[in-house]
Amino acid sequence: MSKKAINPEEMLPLTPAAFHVLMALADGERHGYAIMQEIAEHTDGQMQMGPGTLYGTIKRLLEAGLLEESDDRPDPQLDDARRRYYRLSGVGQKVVRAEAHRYADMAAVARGKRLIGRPV
Amino acid sequence: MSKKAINPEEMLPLTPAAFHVLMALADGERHGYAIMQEIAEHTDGQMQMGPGTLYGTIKRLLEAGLLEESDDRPDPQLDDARRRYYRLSGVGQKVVRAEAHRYADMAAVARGKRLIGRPV
DNA sequence: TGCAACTATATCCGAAACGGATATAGTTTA
DNA sequence: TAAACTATATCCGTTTCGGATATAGTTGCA
Repeated sequence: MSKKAINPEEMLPLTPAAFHVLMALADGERHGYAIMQEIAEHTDGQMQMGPGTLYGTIKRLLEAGLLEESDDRPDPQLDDARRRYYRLSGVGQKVVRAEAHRYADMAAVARGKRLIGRPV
Repeated sequence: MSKKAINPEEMLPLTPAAFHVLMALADGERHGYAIMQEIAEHTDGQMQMGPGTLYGTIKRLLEAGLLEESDDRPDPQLDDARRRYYRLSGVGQKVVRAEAHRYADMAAVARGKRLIGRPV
């Protein structure tokens, strides 16, 4: 009864698009359009992900088992029937953590090469 | 007489492969094979870039004007006639700095979401 | 000396990912 | 009630990836 023991390190590096989507879901479930907005927000508008990239990426992440679609809906007053909510799977959480570490490691290398300054 | 004012921010995000190659050249010129080794080293063996990705990426970066081929050769005793040396162009330096910042920023966002700890 | 391992570059090509365009339609706001 | 915004979805040409394969010079060592 193996759990298919996927090693998260082996699916790195993620594409930037995939990492942004996983990051947007790291602190709770969201629907597609909200993911798009969260990405724009946490990149200060630098990254404007269009629908082609967003929904294509979501589809691939679902197939890879990093995302799950959620069935629970918020209060009907706040809801919109069109929305589809997504959350990180267990593997998805491990992968986004590992990729975040990779980003921090690369930033450290960049600091060693004096490309950027010390973190605030 | 405009200098073609390319905005480095607009060519982000880079693909992970492209970023690794630029990072490997950030502290001086190197030939292809040495780039491959430097990437393996600064990622602790996590990233093993094969020749297909390496030379394809170099070709694209040359075409994009982020890399230049260098003519000056080291001491003939240390040299290998087969080698081709590359260095960052002016734009390449700006782009790798901007992308390194993006990595540091994403790492900071990941810290805010408690995916990773404080940097050492 | 001979040969294996390593160094070094290059191309091919199927697969994966990107991303702008387009479509559809419900919701909110002025 | 019309415009702007919210929300998801697919299409499809372009770009990128990356394993495989090819070629050949260099180094180490038995």
